[in-house]
Amino acid sequence: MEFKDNIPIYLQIEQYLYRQIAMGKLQAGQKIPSVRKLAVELTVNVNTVQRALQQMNDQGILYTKRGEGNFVTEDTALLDKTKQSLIDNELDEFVQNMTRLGVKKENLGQVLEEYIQRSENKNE
Amino acid sequence: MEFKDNIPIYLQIEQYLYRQIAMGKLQAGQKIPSVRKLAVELTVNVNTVQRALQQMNDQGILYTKRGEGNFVTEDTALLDKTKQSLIDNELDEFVQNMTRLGVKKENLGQVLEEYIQRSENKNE
DNA sequence: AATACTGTTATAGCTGAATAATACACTGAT
DNA sequence: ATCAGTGTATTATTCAGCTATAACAGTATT
Repeated sequence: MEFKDNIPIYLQIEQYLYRQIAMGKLQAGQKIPSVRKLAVELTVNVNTVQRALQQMNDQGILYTKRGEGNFVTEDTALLDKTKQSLIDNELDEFVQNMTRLGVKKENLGQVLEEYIQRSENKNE
Repeated sequence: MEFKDNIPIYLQIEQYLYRQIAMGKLQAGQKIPSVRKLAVELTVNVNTVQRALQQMNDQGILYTKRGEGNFVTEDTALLDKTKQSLIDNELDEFVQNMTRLGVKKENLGQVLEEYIQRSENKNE
């Protein structure tokens, strides 16, 4: 996997796993790949994977069965809440960043629409 | 100034200056604060400021008169292009991130609208 | 010439992120 | 009991980012 420079890899791994969960590719109770498999898949050190998983463990999104593996929580309420937070945070940051670039809230919708129009034209 | 952890400070300084330019608070040809003043303002080391400015220099957004200071380029075409890029990059990332969270392009507009509605209600 | 601004460069030291390598500990199947 | 697959922990090493401090170099004003 390719990682951005300038952002710690373990955070990007977290983000990657969160997205898998948000997309439903990893579901409640499901086992995730072992730390060693992930390390190989992501071409990253085991310790780095471990660090990401520990955090998600602390956050309650994953739980660990020693000797067996890591599993997505079965707390579906927490999962739903987490998914919503991911999206809200994205929206938050977007609005804030655009505001800081001088784009006003009331124009955001139109700017976004125009952008999507443009990007669709490129693909045609 | 407060900086996010996990993103190099010199990049955040760049971002800060780019925003000042995008907002028109720093205009073509205008002198920007000296490295030492910036260092104090931003509570950061001179070398860190220097690093940010060097990059912007390389990118042509600033030019340096040794002994006098740093100035915003007078190439207004470049400035306009830069402003547009900042916004486009923001849009790019937003669409990409939301897609990775399972929100489809065709729903983005509505999701954004709803979010803005929600945030406006909070302020009332 | 002196002073007070500018930008520039260099050194040494600290911290966090990441790696490699190794070992330990637990679980489940053979 | 053994083995293969899990998570966990330790150590040593490298590197990037940042700081503090100091020195050097150019410009403008006095």
